[in-house]
Amino acid sequence: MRDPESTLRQHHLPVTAQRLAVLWAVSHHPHATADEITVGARALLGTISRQSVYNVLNVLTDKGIIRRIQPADSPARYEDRVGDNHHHLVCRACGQTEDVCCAVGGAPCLEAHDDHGFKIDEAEVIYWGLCPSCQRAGVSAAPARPLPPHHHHD
Amino acid sequence: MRDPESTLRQHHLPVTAQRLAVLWAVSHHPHATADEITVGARALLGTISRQSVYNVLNVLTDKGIIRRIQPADSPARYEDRVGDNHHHLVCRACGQTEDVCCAVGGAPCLEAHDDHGFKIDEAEVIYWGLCPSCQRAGVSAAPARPLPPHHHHD
DNA sequence: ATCCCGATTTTGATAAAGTCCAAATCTGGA
DNA sequence: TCCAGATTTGGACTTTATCAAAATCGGGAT
Repeated sequence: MRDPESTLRQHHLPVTAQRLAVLWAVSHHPHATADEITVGARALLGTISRQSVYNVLNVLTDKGIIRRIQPADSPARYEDRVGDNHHHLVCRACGQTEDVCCAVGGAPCLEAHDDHGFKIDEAEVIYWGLCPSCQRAGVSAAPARPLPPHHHHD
Repeated sequence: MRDPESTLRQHHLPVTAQRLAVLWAVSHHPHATADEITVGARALLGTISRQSVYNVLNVLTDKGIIRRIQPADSPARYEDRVGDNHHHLVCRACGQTEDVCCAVGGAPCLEAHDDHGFKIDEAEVIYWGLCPSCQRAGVSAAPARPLPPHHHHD
């Protein structure tokens, strides 16, 4: 995200301090949750309501300025990197999320063998596993409900 | 699911009316939500608590007797079909879900190009699109939040 | 066939994530 | 500078699911 302000103008969105702060937080904390983004935005603004963070994230997502990912057993996460169709690698224990490049070939990347008449617009891929840190910590199996994170990635 | 009762015994689970009813409902309503399964189970039992449905679904999922899928913007759904690694096709508008066979080759089916040191145990694929019925109904874009279903598949 | 312990079910409270609504405030064009 | 419409805010509310404690049930031992 080179210039958040002109990005907003390009999309005909009024420029507000809240939008700039959320956009900054998303850029600097890839795969952060709404709560984490709120913390990041408050570090810049001093104050922003929880509802505004959701409002901004929804507008930016609708405009395609950011991308929302919603892995199972996790609140939604947001990222800056849009326009390609990369996928994600998610730790079952702590939720750490990494980008991985497209699984197979070019942009459409995957095709269903039988589309059942659906008009498919996206193939979403999530690789599930254990991150190096959770492997070392001896977490052996996927918990039914996620463990409290034992490390953070800010 | 040939014989729900012996399936339970094979997994050393006491046989209860609630478990049989939930298992039956899952078998007969593939990709149903907990609420839909509750309705199905009550059709057999007359009464079952919401908590028991969750209890049973959790036990069955933990034992690998059923599989839980958790698409974005949808409550969890459950299915009978386990042991293969098929994927899913989900309608953005109404949530209708279909099985699709594995995207690429055999069982592992997909490999991340860079595993970032993760120990990967599953590649989950969801194809997103519009089902034939929603296409006909003129739903044009993916709603931020799902529309109320305009058809059901029981 | 009956008893009993531990597992299961039930009821009700609670949690997490996010949305809805109306009032107050701000943005940006005129 | 002013104003209409968009944005932000605070609070209530919804949905999905879990937690906890009390009541009940299943099934092996007697």
